Amino acid sequence: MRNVTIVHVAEKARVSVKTVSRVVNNEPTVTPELRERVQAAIDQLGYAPNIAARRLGGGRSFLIVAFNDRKLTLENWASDRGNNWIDRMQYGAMLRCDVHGYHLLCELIDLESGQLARRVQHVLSTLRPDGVILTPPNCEDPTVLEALKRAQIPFVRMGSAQAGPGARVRMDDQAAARRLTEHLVELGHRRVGFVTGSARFLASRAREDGYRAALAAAGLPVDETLLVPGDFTFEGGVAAAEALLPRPDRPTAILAGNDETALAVMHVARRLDIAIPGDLSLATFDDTPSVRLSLPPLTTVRQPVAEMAAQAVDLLVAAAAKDGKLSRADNLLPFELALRASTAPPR
Amino acid sequence: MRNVTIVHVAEKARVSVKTVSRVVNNEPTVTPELRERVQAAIDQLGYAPNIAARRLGGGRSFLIVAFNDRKLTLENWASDRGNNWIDRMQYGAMLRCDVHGYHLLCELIDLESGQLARRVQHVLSTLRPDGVILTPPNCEDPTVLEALKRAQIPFVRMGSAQAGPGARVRMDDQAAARRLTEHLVELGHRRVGFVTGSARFLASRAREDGYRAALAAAGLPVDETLLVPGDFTFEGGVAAAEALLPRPDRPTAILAGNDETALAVMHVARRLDIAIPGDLSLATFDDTPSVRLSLPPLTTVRQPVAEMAAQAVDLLVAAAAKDGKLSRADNLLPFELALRASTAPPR
DNA sequence: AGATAGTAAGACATCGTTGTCAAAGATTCG
DNA sequence: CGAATCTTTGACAACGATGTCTTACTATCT
Repeated sequence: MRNVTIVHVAEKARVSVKTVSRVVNNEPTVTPELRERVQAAIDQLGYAPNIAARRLGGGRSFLIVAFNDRKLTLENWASDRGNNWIDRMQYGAMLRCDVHGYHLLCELIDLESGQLARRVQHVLSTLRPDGVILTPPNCEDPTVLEALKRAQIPFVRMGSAQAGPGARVRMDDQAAARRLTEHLVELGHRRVGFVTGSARFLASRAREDGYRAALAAAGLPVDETLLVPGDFTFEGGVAAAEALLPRPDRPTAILAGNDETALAVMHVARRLDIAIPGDLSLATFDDTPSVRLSLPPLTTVRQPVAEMAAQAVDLLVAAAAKDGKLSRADNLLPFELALRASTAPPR
Repeated sequence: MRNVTIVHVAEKARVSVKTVSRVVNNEPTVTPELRERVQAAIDQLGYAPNIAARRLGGGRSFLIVAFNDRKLTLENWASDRGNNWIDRMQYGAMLRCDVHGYHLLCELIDLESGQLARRVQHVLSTLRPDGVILTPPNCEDPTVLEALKRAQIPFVRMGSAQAGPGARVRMDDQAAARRLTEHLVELGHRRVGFVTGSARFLASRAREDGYRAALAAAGLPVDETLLVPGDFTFEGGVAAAEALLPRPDRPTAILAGNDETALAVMHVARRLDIAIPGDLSLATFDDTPSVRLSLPPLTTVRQPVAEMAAQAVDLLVAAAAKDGKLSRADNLLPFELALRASTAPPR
């Protein structure tokens, strides 16, 4: 009973293979009676259409490729930094692919490699996916975008603050930073520090804008010396915290560019015997497990990464089912503020 | 220049398509001169063989499927529990697939579903992968194993303490638990508690055996009341800690079944004002990011998950390249002890 | 009733590779 | 030197689905 093909089903149901194909693909022009007979044969034989043959036959590939940044992924998985943005993306995409009968392939690309265009093109032409999901910072790389466009494969850019080709799915980073800053201001903080994110990501810039906007709206001056560059790494966060915390006029609250940075701030604060939230309020972005289980748990903005990925898949599958054309829409998903014990009114 | 196929390459190099195929697959019977000409054509056209056609042509699929437990994955990714075992598996497998020109597909299966056998069979027959990687607890499920065997697809079971079909790649859980316990005993601890792992995983049992063996070897009695069942979750860890820590004769050290359990113990200890490592030493398994960045960082056994996955891929690719037969070997990889600030001599 | 239009089902070519087998050319051997 | 063997290359079928086109039948209209 190995290798059941469409021919076996056709024989068993006493119809042509084309009719079986029609039933499998839910095409309308099949009489209910035949449809039922075919379905019964499919169930009895345990038939599942072969994805390779489907693709070759001129149809869809039922494959979606997610291009992730190699360096980021390495940091994420190899050194266990706990940035699980990519994991959550994958989770959301995978669950949704399952629903549509699709399969998700994760491929790593290295933006700094000289082979970048070649690599992207190679992956696309071996796999010929029905759609591609790009995550930061790939989704803002001109070489990658160009390669995708030339291959004429629909793609969705996730979490990109930049307008451009393909569809977009993201949260409003600026609004999120603004809300977070407002929260601190509402608690009574007047001096709020900000450890900025990596310049490789446009979202970092958007977060900074939100921070500035919130302060401006509250009528508070922006003390430029309270803005310290971070790079999304633990070490960067330590350096930034060491610049901010020993100051006599240190801020009463700090907004960290991401969770890892925040944990670094916590470590430095602990070393300097600065209590959180007693002496210092701390808020951050991303809401990874480390900051939910930390002592104290941190106030964060929860980015709906899985939901974004799910929507990306929906868009791509819909495009593939239709005409392969994808609208260039910009889909904004709502974020969530998780208020936890790390933020409190200043002493 | 879209959709470059083997025919285009053949025309450009003025050879038959079969010869191009030979060059692409590194078959020996091609003269160096022709090989070079063909390679030049491939490079110039940017040709990449279509995976679907390859599979259909009777060859390999260049696909490896990893079956992960749906529930675990959901906990891992959705609720951000920080169990990144699966992530690290994926990371190791993906990097290695890349080297071999393979692609990794992650599929979720639900052991509790009545459709389990059907689901596995369905995935295998649509994708027809060259090999399958099973992670706990799937790798010990008879239904899954049976379905794999029937499909005659080579598979590797990762991290399984159980003998059985297919190849195995794992670390020695018992030895790891033993080493960790020995470390605590060497520090001078005489009363070592153990929050056991989930009974769904045979490895939990092996860890308990290692714990007992270490105590026995040190001539210490096993106080059964110091063995508390956990289930690998934070809540389970809290319950266990609440059973162990308020006791007047509480242990001076605790071995946690996994990192999440350990974090739970930390939270309870903090609440009860029990200092770590001053009043209580704490050691655990897995070495996820949360416990490296926690305060204090925890002593753990580092499981070589990525390396295990890489080896699994190597085994599967080698089998596919040869005759599709996979040896039933049991490959043990060395673990690593990460000694950190959470363990110290008792007061 | 006959012509027309519309619908359901099937025949057949096709996608891009690899496996099989045959042919051509090179080499070895008696 | 001719036959036998080995090596290199190519022709062609096959894989398992879908797209296109055709055919057979049914319903509709005049």
